[in-house]
Amino acid sequence: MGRTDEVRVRIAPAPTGHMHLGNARTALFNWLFARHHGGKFIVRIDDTDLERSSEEAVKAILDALRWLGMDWDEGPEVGGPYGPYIQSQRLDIYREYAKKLVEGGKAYYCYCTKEELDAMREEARKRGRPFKYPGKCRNLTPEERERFEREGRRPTIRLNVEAAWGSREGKIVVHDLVLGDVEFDVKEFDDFIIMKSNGMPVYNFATVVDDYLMRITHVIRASEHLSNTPKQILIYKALGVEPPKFAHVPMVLGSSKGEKLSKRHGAVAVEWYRDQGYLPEAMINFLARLGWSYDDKEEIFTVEELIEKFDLDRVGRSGSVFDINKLNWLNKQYIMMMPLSKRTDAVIPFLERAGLIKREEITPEKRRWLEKIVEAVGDRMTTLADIVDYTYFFFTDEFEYSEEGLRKWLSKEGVPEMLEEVKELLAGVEPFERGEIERALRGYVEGKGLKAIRVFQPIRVAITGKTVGPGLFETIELLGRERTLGRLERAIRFLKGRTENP
RNA sequence: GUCCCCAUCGUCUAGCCUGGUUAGGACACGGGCCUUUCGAGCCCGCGGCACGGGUUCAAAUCCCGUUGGGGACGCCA
Repeated sequence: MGRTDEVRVRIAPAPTGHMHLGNARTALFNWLFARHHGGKFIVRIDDTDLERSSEEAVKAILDALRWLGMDWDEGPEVGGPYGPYIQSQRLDIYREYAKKLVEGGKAYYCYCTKEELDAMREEARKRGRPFKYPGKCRNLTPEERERFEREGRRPTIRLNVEAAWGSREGKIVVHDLVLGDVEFDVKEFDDFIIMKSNGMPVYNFATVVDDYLMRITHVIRASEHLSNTPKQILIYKALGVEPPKFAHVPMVLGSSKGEKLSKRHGAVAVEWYRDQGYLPEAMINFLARLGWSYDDKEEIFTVEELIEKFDLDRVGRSGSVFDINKLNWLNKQYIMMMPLSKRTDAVIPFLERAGLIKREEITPEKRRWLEKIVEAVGDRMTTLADIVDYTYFFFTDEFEYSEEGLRKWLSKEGVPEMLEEVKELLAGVEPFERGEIERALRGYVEGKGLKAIRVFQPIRVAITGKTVGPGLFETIELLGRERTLGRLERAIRFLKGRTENP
């Protein structure tokens, strides 16, 4: 088996929906930590809440991890020596450990019903006191137990905190790698439930049993779990085993108000960003910088650099707001760095989804043309999805003149006549490529003594419908002579039609 | 309410441990240059140590308090 000093970390997502950005960030920190230290990254599915867990959610989470490029050494699909890695398949294990604790006097059966508990809670609330389970069932006689059983009551199992800790006094201290030592008074804890009456373990218990059995060395998780940690330490105590090291990383926030990131603040699912055309490299880079920093100048890190540089000592303590502006900037940086061929590959699904191309119809010749179009778009895309807005007119003649284009550039004195002249000019350009096209058009502008913009923009609107886009000469070349002339003709007719029938 | 955590430009952060910086960078924003548009690029600018007390010759940095925000207090995870 592995060296005893081998780093083993895990993420334990609950498959109740999509992969949340906050979870992705936690996963990333764990993954980077494992890779940096040459350890193991483990995925364990925390599906003990049967009601809310689903197969699809498991798949969504694994897909998101894969898309982001985080591979796991042990877990679903890959297995491993400490499996199974799905908690609902480990029920016997939890029951066995819970039973051991009961037998050792560290836990006990509790027959209090939900209703009774609620009543006690309500009572405590009325008197303005915090509710703590009073230990009613701590010392049940066999007869009492039998009576409850006969009544058909299904017991929960509670940890006997005093027995687990060995005293009613003292401080539970969490030696946190990010926050430092954090102390909790044992008195604050009541005998909390570790096994539900339906035989399922409670989060804190399943987590501890699995982390122990899976030889987890470092628990790196969001700081919202800090207050669970003393309870878990109590369970480790009861089990008589050493707890792992803990590191609570700051949460990902949704606004400067400091609230936890949620749907209210925008998209939180990793899948959404993928579908929107964000690159996994950009997401990784962005997520890594949320709560972690390397120095005072570097912003862009490749995955390799992150692995090399990441460690817990440079993780901050305060929460970080998810800022889509910065993500957008990063994403653009990564798109710009992509080699043309790769960028073309990346953009094809988006063109396809918009109904502009069909993958199976891409001949080598069409592929070359596509690459040229992507090249012409250059560094204008923020997300891959932007390709559609920048290029749809290359693929279809079905477009309208934008309001601004019409008003500002086409509806001007002499434009139809000018377009007519440009059309004739372009008809004779040989060869029909950007250099020659530019020379001809600039010659025209100069001959007329016009400002370039007053000629180029109307042409742009006439042939693309838009006021913004790739360079005009490339656009004309890529459109080809026939379509360019056709679109000029169409614009001329359109404009004449308007003046004749206002 | 109780316990716990946090606090540097609007945002991400460096600096804090080991007091002395014009408190640095990046995104965003504003302006300029370049340019056929947009984008990119370049230049300039705006903007911050939550507050109050200490300690000290000197505090973003050390100590105490206040305020603000957040998290946890479930047979959710």
